[in-house]
Amino acid sequence: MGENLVIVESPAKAKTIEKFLGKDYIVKSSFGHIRDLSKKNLGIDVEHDFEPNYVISQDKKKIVTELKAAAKKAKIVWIASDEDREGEAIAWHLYECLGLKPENTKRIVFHEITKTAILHAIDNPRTINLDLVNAQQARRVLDRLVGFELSPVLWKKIKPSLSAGRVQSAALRLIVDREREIIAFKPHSYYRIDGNFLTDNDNKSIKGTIDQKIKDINTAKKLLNEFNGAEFKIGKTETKKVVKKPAPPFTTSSMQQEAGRKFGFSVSQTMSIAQHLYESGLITYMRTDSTNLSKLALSAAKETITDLYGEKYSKTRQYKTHSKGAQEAHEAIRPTSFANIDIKGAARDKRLYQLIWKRAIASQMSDASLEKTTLKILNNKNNEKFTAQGEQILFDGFLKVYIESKDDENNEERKNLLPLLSEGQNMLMQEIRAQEKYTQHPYRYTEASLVKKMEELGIGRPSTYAPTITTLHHRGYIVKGNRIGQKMNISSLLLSDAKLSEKSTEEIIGSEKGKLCPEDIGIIVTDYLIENFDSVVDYGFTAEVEESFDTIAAGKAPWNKDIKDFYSRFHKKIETISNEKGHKDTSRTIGIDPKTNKTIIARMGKFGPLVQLGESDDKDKKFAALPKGVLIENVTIEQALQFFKLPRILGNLEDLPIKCAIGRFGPYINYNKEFISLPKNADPYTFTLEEAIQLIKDNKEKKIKSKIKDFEEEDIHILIGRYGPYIKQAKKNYKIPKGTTPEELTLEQCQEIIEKQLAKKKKK
DNA sequence: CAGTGAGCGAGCTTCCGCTTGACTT
Repeated sequence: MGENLVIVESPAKAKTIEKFLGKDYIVKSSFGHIRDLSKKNLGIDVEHDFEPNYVISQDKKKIVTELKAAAKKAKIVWIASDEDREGEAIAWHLYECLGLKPENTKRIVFHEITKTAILHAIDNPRTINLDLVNAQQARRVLDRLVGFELSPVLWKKIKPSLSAGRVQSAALRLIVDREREIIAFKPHSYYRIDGNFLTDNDNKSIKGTIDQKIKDINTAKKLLNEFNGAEFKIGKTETKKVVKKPAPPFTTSSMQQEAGRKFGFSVSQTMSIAQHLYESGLITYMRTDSTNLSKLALSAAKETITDLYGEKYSKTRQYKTHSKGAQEAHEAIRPTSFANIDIKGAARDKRLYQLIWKRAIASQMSDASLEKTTLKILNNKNNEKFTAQGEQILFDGFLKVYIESKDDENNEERKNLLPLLSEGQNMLMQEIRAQEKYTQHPYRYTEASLVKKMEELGIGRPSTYAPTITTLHHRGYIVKGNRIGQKMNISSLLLSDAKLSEKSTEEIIGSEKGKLCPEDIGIIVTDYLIENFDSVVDYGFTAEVEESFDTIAAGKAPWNKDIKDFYSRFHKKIETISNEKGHKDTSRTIGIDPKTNKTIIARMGKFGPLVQLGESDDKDKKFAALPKGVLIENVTIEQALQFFKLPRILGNLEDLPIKCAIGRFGPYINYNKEFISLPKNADPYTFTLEEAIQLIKDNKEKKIKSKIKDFEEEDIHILIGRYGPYIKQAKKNYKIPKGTTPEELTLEQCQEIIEKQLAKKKKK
């Protein structure tokens, strides 16, 4: 027993494989990489051919000891890490760390977790591919050099704790570039003309739109006046057959996109749900760039589809992976058993599982065929044509199961079936509308659409998409938030009952929710990197170095040659720039205050972005923090002058002043040493004394209501908050343990609870 | 847990890709 030790990367995989292999095999997992470059200094000896200094990662020491012991007992050790660059490196590190010997070590690979695939792998072992390992070392060393030399420059020149790297800086740049496009975008208005028509004999109704955008209201008026009293009839009708193909089964990236679009999951939410499904044995591995399905999966899908929908709905397909730098070590994401149409568990688990099921099943279903009809409505007064489009499904095919969502939010109209109409048939006009529209700025990225873009550019890997976005958040480079659009005047014309009427309304145009917006510090860092390290933050940098890694992997170049070339130039620049004195200047002059004639600038301050009235040597200079959503880049002088109006003294209550301002948590009033947030949607610039007095009164009542008990002498209070009762001491809150009645707590018990929770915190 | 915007300085921060839990809310 246990003559063979098989090592894989993932414990869930180990469990499955052990079942296939029987009692002569013990299967263990390495939990990914076991060694990494030392964090002391660079972990690389740049003077001596970039010799890496590897150390066993702290959290892997226990596993390495266990694996060592198991390897000692085994006759043959089978290293079955993934078949890609990283997997090969894991194999090599295992070989080195566990002190394995060539005669009893075998390297095996398989792309799908099926018994046949694994047995086939065991029959065809090979040795570790050192060229591939070297390509990984080059990748690792390059990333370390870039990250650990660039970041300290940022600490020195901009702010401590910032970071830069090959992947995160390119991803950040995408977001910043997009924001710039949006800032530069000037919306212009146009008019769209729609009409409702009826057949003159049997009341079939049809809606049509004039193809071209009408450039101004006068042209629109002229047209509508011409339509008044015009005769309408059906023009040419065109029909064509369209074939729709299903999308390939999920990769990490496409799954993140669809779960985001369909359910609003964040990419890390999606990944943690998928991890759970994977560990429960319900789906295949969730970090993959492959759209490939195993033969077993293909025939299982066919069977399920035939069972559920009939044979004509089945069409077996194998998809090619198109994304840059794909390594295809795994299958696409699919259910392990297509017969599991539904699963038990939490609602979000179910939703993601069903999405994966549908997508994988649909990918093996027949094309849908549709008939698209385009119809024109002509008139006798001018050459403008109204177009109506309809769609009819002839055979639904995969559409029975799955329809892919789009990022484009302007998917206003569902195309319906058009009534049967013949050319030349007369139509009655019911009404015609001209509506003012505005051109839209480009969309900000969502987490998922950013991942899509990164994948297209080959930046990052399935295992790092979600963590990279988290890093950008943690550094304060970006926020996921809502942006309110611009208030715009919308005019519209209506022609109905032979009368033309005009209306004007105000609408907010271009609002976005849950999108990735850069923060000032993100813009500053990006600008600084572009200014000084253009080649590293270039979108093509990764593609360029990947080429070099491919050459190494093919055994055509030593792994450190290109690194040496790169580093000599890169490090020189790092040195010169570090020796230059001073910080990066973040200030932007936005104008002159008409009242004082002083300059107003926007810049980065110690506590964040601000506007400043008066030069730095001005003793009476004033500051105001920029509110959320306003950037140094686009703050206007009008906004700045407004910001300087705070704090305002609203007046006095019982001889004490009431102050109104905006703080870290939004607008507030300050009265008698107490801070009270303004109600939602209240405007701190117009908030009145009366409203403030009412707010103070309400707050007092709320406080009395929320109070359960006080131990004044120790400053301990038992209160009711949003999440139920809690204990408060010296501005800190403590949970009350379950099963305790808050009203009955004694001072001693409270102190005990506080001490316990403090001790727990300290431990951490 | 909210108002700030001085200056000095010790000691720390940081990368990307593989993997999971162990955390908190």
